Amino acid sequence: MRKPYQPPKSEIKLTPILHALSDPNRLRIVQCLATRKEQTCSYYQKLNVSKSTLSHHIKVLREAGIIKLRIEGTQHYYSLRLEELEELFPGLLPSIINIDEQLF
Amino acid sequence: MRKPYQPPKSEIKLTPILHALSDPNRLRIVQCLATRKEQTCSYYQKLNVSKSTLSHHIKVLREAGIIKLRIEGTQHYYSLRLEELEELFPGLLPSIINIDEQLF
DNA sequence: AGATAAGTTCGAATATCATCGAACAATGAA
DNA sequence: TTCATTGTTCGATGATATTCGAACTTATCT
Repeated sequence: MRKPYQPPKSEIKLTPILHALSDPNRLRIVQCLATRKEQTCSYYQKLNVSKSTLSHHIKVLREAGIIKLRIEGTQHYYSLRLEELEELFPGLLPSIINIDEQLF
Repeated sequence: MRKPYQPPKSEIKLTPILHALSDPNRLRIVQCLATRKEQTCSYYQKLNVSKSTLSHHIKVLREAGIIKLRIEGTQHYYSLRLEELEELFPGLLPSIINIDEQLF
C-alpha cells in the first residue's frame, strides 16, 4: 500500500483541524493516540463504524495534519503530529486531549 | 426583538464549539470579540457577507455557547462567554484567540 | 401613525459530510 | 501460487451546512 498524502507543516491550517476535531469519533481517535502514542488502524474498530468509515475519519485527520502515518508490512501505525502542531497552534491540542468524553 | 436561545453552561458541548470555530468568518468574529470585549452585530459587516448570513454565523456561535447577547434598544451586543468556557474547556479559547489569520 | 434601522427567520439552492457495502491493492502466510 | 489480512478507494444515499434575498419583528425617530 503506498503512503497517502500528508500536508507538510507549512500547509497545515486551523479551520481543517477544527473541523476534523468537531466529530466525536475523530476526537476519540485523537485522545486514544494521545495516550497510547502509536496505534494501528484496526484498533479503532471499537468505534462501531464500518471499516470504510473508520478509514474516512483517519483520512480527515491525516489531511488536516493532525496525525501522521508509518507503514510496516500491512499495518498502518498512526501517531499525533504533536511537536509541529504545538509550534503552529500552541496549547490547542493539549487543551483538547484532556476533555472528558461526556463533554463531547 | 425577543432574546434568542442560549444554552446554559451545563448544556455546552465540545463538538458544536469546534464546529462553530471551524469557519474563518466565525473565527474572525470570535477574535474581534476577544479584543474589543463587546460588539454590535452590524459591526461585522466588514466580513463581506449578507445580513442574513452574518446572522446565521452569529446564531451558530450563540447556540454552541461561545457568545452571549445583551440587547439594548435595537442594538445587539455580543461578547464571549470566556469564564464559563474556561471552566469547561481550560485553555481552548485562549489558544485560538491568538492565532494569526494567515493560519486560518 | 408612519418611516427607518437593526437583526432574525424563512425558504430555496447548492455544496459538503458521514456512512455503508463492494471493489481494489499490497503484504505475508500456507 | 493461492488465500487471508489490513487498509484504502469508489459510488451512492441521506443528512447537514452555507449562502442569499425576501419577509418579518421590534424599537426608535419624526
